[in-house]
Amino acid sequence: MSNIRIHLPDKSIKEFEFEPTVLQVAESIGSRLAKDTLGAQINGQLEVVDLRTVLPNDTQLKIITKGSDESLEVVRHSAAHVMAQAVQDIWPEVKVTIGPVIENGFFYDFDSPFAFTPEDLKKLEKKVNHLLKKNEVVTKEIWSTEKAIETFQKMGETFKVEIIKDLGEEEVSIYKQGDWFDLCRGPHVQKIGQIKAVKILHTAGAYWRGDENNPQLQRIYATAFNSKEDLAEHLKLLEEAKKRDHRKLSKDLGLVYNHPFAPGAPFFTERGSIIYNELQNYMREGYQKYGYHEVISPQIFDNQLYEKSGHDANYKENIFSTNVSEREFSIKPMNCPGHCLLYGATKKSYRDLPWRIADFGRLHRNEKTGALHGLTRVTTFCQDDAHIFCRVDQLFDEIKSFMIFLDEVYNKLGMSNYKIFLSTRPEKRVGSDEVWDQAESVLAKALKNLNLDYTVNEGDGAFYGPKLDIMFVDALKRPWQLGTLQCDFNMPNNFDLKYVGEDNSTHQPVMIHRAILGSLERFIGVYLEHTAGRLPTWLSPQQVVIMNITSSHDEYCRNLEQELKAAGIRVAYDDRNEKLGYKIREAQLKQIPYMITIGDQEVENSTVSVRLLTGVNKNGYNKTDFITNLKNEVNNKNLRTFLEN
RNA sequence: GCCCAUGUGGCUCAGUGGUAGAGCACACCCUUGGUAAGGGUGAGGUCGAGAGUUCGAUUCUCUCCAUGGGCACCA
Repeated sequence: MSNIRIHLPDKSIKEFEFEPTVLQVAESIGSRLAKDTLGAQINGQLEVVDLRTVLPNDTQLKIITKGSDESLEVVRHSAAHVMAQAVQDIWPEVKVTIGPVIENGFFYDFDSPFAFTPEDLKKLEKKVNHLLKKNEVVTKEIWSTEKAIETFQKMGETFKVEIIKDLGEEEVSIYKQGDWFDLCRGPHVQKIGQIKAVKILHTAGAYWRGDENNPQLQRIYATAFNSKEDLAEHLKLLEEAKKRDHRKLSKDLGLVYNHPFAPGAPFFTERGSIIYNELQNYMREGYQKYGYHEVISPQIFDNQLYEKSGHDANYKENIFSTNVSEREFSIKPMNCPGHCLLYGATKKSYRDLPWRIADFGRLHRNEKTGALHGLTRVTTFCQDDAHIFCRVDQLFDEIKSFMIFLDEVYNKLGMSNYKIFLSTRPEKRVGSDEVWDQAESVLAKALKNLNLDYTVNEGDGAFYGPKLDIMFVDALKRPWQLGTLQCDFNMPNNFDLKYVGEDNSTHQPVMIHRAILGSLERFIGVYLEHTAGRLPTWLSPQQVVIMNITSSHDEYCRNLEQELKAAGIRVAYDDRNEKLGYKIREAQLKQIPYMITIGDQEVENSTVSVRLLTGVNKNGYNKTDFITNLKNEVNNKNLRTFLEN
């Protein structure tokens, strides 16, 4: 065999008489590197391959060593095996299925005759740690498919057998650690001891192959890291996320109330409603600016509407409906069909387009009970919904205008970190290929024109048209889908919508469904998590609290309260006979952005002393200036208080 | 809808086969105190709902409801 050349990242080349494995290349460089090698990336690809992979001539090789972020995938993959081994060591009757690496960890699905209890998990974690200490060497073997099927069949591992059969390969790879082995593609560590920290997290039910018609398995979630410190940091992050849970925050801040009589349908309290209405008003300002007209449409329709729109055929189980005098009525799950009726109410000319109508109508969707979640998945909600009816050649400007509108809103709210996804035609679809071509390319063109990066999700579009999904990435780097823009060729057709063109003949408009915040409910939930409840002043239910030091400052405080109220500020005067520290603690917990203390000094000099939520104090601030600056801050909807930067 | 867990005063949680307790919040009293909890007294719960086992159930069993972790769903 001629010389095999392996290219390394520093442009150097290693030559071999044979096709080497990743590990052999590492050994040729140094024993220390070989010891630390956990995998590799080859030919510039992001996928991490096994260190036992045999490399053909002219491979570009980047070795992944312990401690790197890339190595986590290998470590977690192996940790999943260790966990499976531990489970079968403790409970031999449990059968294994699959155990992939996921973001921040891994899981393994087991076919178990019993459900794992929290005590079981503790036992399991102990066993896993014991196996890590044992530090078995991991070896890879190639088996023929027949041998693999026979072996796993004998062991009663029927799910493995099914996987192997479905693979349809002649050979499969098996990874062994001690006497335990599993069918696996890899990659895996050299020795189990290279997994430094494992934490078993929780259990869940999960369907075999994600299909609810299949048997349900027991899933165990866990995670692994390169060091105990990294693990501790991750667990801390989980704690932080828990503290920011909008269900906890919205309860603690008194924004939302839930009652079992209304599952999935939150009450917004007098405090919560302020946030809700402020957001709505803000969107209305945008509608004014971007040429939308707000409409109000019916809540309940004769079900014939949804037969016409197609929702009756495709969405019926989610629609609340009722029979009155033998007539079937449905509570609207979305605004679009109603808007189509409104479009058809008058004859439209091309001069009327684009016709943009916005609707804050309340929607109801009968979600499956297990899907409900806080404010982010509810049965009744309100979208910042609008529909744009336009000509195909107007799509470009409309999409552009939407993205500019959205960017403005997100920046205003301190949410500038977002990603855009363009979903293209799925297999099952309506509309001609020409129209799809045009719509998809115009979406891409508009994004490019605005210099916006986006990711294409091939085949992920709705059956009625391509769409943009906006993923907001919050302060804890978690993605949330909020905004969306969807082109729709279907509904205008179902409702036979027309306009008269310049050529005096009739044409069909395209319909755009779009939302920026998504639903107010979901948005508020996400925004609470993003801000940890510390809202900008203009969105705060209470903007100012005035605290007197003794009752002798009462008059000054009452006057100040009136002046702030007159300036349109949401203020309350805490005149209770309590110590200042006590009042501050309460205001701090309620996240009131401005805490004003009034004592002798302030009364004497006509000033206010301000404490911010950061704990920063500005004493002796001119009272009139304070009111003016605060008013400006609120009117401009500033993100930060005027006293910080 | 499915698997598992949970459900005790407004909130956070303890506890028991013989009908319940703490802290915070609330009410009243004392305290007039400068930046995250001053002190005292008191009121408040048929222990998620229904059925069963039992002499007796908040505690055990079953069903239902709700919530939580996931799965599936999110035309």
